[in-house]
Amino acid sequence: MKKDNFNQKCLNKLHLIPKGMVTTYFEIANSLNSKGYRAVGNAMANNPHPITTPCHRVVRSDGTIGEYSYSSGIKTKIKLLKEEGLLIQNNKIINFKSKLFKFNSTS
DNA sequence: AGTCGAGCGCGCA
DNA sequence: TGCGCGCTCGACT
Repeated sequence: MKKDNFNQKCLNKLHLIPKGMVTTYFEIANSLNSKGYRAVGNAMANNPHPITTPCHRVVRSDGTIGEYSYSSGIKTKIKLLKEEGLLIQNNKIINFKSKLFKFNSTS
């Protein structure tokens, strides 16, 4: 299905994120040359492989965790991010800006 | 500074 | 066929 292009691209981008780093839906959507920020989040929610797809490394533009539908919810997402070396407090990433990973979009 | 609405792309009813 | 969603930004108040 070619319609998976967007969806697949979003997931593919996640694989580019190194461990200990995070990105935002905005960066992904922007990297895809699209304005479907919501579509990106939706792609994560409907990702075909939530395990192979580090969707937990994707957070909101404010550094907040946002939501998570995979395991126990945000709890697991935070835990995973913490395990990756990120500082999270009150469901929000502390050094988010320092760990924010950006894609090579015509830098 | 805070609140509201619009916009994207796919999935499901 | 139509609406909602793991969102974001811009504009108005």
